[in-house]
Amino acid sequence: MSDENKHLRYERQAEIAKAIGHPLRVAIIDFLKDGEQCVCDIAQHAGSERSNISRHLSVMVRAGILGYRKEGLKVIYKLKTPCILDFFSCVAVVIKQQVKESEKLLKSM
Amino acid sequence: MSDENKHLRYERQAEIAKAIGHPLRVAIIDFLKDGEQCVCDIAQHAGSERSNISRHLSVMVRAGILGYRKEGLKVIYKLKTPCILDFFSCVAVVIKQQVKESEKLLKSM
DNA sequence: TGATTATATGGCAATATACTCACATATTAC
DNA sequence: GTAATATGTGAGTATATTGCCATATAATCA
Repeated sequence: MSDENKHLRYERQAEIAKAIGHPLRVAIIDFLKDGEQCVCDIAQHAGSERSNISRHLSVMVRAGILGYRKEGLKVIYKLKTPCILDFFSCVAVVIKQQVKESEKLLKSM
Repeated sequence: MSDENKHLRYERQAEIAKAIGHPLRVAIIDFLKDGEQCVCDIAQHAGSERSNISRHLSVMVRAGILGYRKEGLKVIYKLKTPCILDFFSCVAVVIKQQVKESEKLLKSM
C-alpha cells in the first residue's frame, strides 16, 4: 500500500474511532445494539437534549457506523455495522488487564 | 448493571476509543502491531516530532492500550491488547459498506 | 566531572468539539 | 390553510486537543 493510501486509511480509521469516542455516543451505540430507535427515544434513554443527540447521531452517520430511515415524523437510527460491538469486548479486555495490574501492585505492597 | 456503573463504563469505553481516534495514533498502533518499538523509531516512521509522538503515546498508555519498558536511554512501547487490531478489521467492514453504497448510487444515475 | 542522546513536559497559539438556546424545516392531523 | 410534533441547524460560549518550541529529566559514555 502506498504511503498516501496508508495516510488516507489512518485518517478514515481515526474518524471512525473518534465517532465512537464520546460517552454519549457509546451509550447510543449500546442502546441501538438491540434494534433501531427514533431520536426521541434515544434522547430519553441517553438523558440529553434532542438537539444534542441529533448532532451526535450525525457524527456517527458521517463516520459510517449508523444508518437511518424516516417514518412519518420520526427518524429511526440503527447500527449499520454491528462489528462495532466487538470493539466493546476488546475494551473489556483492556479493563480486565488493568484490574489485574492493580491487583499485582497491591500484592507487592 | 446500575446506571452509575453503566455511565462509568461508557466513559471508559469512550476514553479508549478516543485514544485511537487520531491519525497519528492509528499509525502508531499499526506500526506496533508487529512488535515493540522505541519512541525514536516510532517518530521516524510516523513522520512527526518526538515531543509530539511522546504525548500521543502517553494518551494511549493512560487509556490502557499501550505499555512500555525502559531500556537504557530508550523507552520501548508495545501494544498491550492486540484485540485493538480487530477494531481495524471492523473499520474495513465500514469502509467496504460505504463503497457498496456509492456503487449502488452510481448505478441508479 | 561534562557532553551526548532519548524522552517527557510546561507554555502557548491555533483549532476542534460539545452544549445550549433559538429558530428552521418537515410531516401529520385537524 | 393552522396547529402540533419530531428533527435538524446556526450562533455563541466554554472547554479540550493538537502541534510546536524551549526546557527539564534521565541514562550513558569519555
